[in-house]
Amino acid sequence: MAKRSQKLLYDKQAEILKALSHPLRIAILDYLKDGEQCVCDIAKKVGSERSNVSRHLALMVNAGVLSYKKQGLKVIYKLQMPCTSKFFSCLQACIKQQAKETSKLLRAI
Amino acid sequence: MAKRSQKLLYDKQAEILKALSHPLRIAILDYLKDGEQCVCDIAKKVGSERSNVSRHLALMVNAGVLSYKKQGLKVIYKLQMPCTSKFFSCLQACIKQQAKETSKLLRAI
DNA sequence: TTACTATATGATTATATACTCACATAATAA
DNA sequence: TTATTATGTGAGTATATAATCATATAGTAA
Repeated sequence: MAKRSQKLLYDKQAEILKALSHPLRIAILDYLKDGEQCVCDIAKKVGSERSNVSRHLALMVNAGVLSYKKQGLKVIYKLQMPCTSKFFSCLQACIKQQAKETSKLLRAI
Repeated sequence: MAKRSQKLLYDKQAEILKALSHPLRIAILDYLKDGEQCVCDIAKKVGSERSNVSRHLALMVNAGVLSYKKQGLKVIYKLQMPCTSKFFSCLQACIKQQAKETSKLLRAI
């Protein structure tokens, strides 16, 4: 691959990962994996101010991770990247393995 | 899962994702997937100051993504999370799909 | 010992991020 | 029309992040 497009790919990957790397946003994504929801319910679920949640949602829409539609007064957000859940399963498997290594280490002390 | 440990899991996931979400760090990980390397060579490869690279490496070690060993004057870094490469393949597949959707949209205009 | 090399770190600066509060906008109902 | 509700956004603040330069540390060789 050309150096230039390699750089662009790194930037794009970083952009998406950045959009995913916040506890609140991960909680939102975890909630949305079971179906689309309005800002109101999302805020209630994750336990944060609506205005704050609204900003996090906008950020993820910008990165292409979420999409939304208006429905009367409400705005409904849903997962846009189809592989999001596979992605998080992979991450969780990594964490599980990390934890195993750590406990193995602890037992060896 | 208990709410408390759920929160901890979100935090841990965010910590790891954050450690991965920078173009330079992604370039480093991409280089290291072919084998361990010293700071010197990593810096040359990714085209950044050694001191800067050193900080990015330390950050990833803290998150458990990398590990290192000393070898004479050099410090050798290598991938610690075995699933890192699978993880990035998944991400790249997502990006590819996003790009396809975009170009489909463009053709429709 | 001194000189050289690889790496790490303190200090500084610039920029980005997250959160809160107040207010603006837009859809709906009375 | 006015009132109510859901959402978004501007302003301000606090904190985090990234990069650079100078300096410190530690291993090696002469």
